[in-house]
Amino acid sequence: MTFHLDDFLPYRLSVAAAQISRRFAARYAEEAGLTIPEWRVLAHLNHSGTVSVRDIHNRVNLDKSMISRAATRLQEAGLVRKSGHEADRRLVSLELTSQGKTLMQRLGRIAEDFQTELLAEIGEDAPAMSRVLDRLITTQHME
Amino acid sequence: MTFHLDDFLPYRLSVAAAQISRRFAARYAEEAGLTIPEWRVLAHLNHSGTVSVRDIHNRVNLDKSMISRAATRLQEAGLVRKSGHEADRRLVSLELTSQGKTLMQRLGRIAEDFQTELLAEIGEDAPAMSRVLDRLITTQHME
DNA sequence: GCGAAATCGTTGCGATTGCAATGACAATAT
DNA sequence: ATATTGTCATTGCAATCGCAACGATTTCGC
Repeated sequence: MTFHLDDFLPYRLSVAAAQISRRFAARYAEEAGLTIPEWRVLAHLNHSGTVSVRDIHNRVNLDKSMISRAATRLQEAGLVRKSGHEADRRLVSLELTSQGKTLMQRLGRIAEDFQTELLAEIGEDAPAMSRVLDRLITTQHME
Repeated sequence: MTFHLDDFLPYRLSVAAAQISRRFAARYAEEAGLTIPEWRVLAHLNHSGTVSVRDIHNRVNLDKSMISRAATRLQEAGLVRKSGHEADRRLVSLELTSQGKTLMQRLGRIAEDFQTELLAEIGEDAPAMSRVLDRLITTQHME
């Protein structure tokens, strides 16, 4: 039997993820013109308070350079404050401004609404799906 | 309660997909130096015979330009043959050369092995996962 | 304490990407 | 038949991305 791309899990996962990301990006594009890296940085800052670029890099699966640039843009937009870390002067401390917090409250609601819709679409298999994602993501394949 | 990125389905899906794609790309990079678009074009040609750029575009979730460029590179590598369509001269007919078929036989095996490993990692939730992907992918959200 | 190695954020740069425009051809309407 | 509209693949271009320096700092080894 010949190989069939449509049955190939990595491919299907990739297509699904791209479609979902696109749908969600359309939602928050109406609210604020953010790129995906910007959205991720904002969202991470929202629940983790003050952190460094490296912290976000490790948690959020984004290249350092993207985070750095996203943070600069967000600062220019008045959503994020960048400042030097007290003890270690190599580090940059990132945190939301009050304006950034206000925006994230709205975006957080939008995100949760979207997820609710999504879970409804997915239906009863949602918990299994969630378990799979946990297993795939935490499986750090050291080489 | 504050929004948490780690619990957000689109984000987790995106991270999982990127990681899996990366793992798989490492596998076939050893076998042949292919980019992801090249791999997809090859894989699609493998099971669908002779088709046009547009056909692949519709089936494989890739921009026309990427397919066009991938096809050119694959032709230069001797894996794909490009020729004008008989009846409609706007179309370009793409098909694997015998060399391309030979390569895809090896790659198909690699892909299937990888998928088998992946399914083992996923475990009993695999069927549910598969159903979810079906539902997400086929849900073409017309706007 | 001092030099070497590691870490952090930024920047440069080549490669990749997605979108829009183009040119070639086909289908449709009049 | 001709003109208009639509479709197809390619190309150009701007934006994005990821990797690899790089300077600034800190940590480690001795």
